[in-house]
Amino acid sequence: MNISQNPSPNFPFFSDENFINPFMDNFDFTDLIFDVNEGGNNNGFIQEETSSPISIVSSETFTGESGGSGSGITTSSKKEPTFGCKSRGSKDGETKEMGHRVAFRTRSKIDVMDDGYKWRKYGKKSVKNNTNKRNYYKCSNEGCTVKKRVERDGEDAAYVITTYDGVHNHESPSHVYYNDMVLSYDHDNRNQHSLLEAIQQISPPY
DNA sequence: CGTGTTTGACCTGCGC
DNA sequence: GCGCAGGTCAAACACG
Ligand SMILES: [Zn+2]
Repeated sequence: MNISQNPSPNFPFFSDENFINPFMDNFDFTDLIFDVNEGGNNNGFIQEETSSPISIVSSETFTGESGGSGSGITTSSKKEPTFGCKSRGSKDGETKEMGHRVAFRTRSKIDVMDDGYKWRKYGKKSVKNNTNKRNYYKCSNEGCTVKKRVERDGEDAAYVITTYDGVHNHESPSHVYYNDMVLSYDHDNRNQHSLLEAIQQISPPY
């Protein structure tokens, strides 16, 4: 089991300006896919693909520089997906809290990267139209039912689609790192305000 | 000993 | 109603 060997617990990072992430080794941001189960709730960056209820936000792709450090992400504005999904197993129309689905299309050599959360693999399936194996992960924290689906593309494209499902109702186990990183990042006298704001919006969306 | 991975079985929704 | 496809569970095992 060779999981992530890069100590970069910061994956879902959203910044306004070109935020240079000192981490991110072999990680190329390709596409940001947002799935919202609410009609007409998307921003202007959405385009339908394969007639799926998935919205795709194209992002800038920064090729990892030699050395392993130096990747920039230019993310578009994020939004708050609305609830309104149907739950399985429930009889009556009980609206369960589902609908937070975020898919990342990434180009990296590693299957799974450490995003700061502890994921416990609970299943593996192969999809129909490909030899790719789909891995199912779930957050190990109690009360956190966030699921993560990682579909790894074959050698054909070396693309990896990571789909996050749900919202964490707890801070990241490595959240302290974020803080440390932010403080460290303040060295550059950058607009840390933005960063902090982004983090605050990312971490405690509850 | 605890935690996470593995792997097949099982369940459910959907199409025919 | 059955089969397929996708999703989940859980027993056993592997590892620190
Ligand atoms: Zn969680």
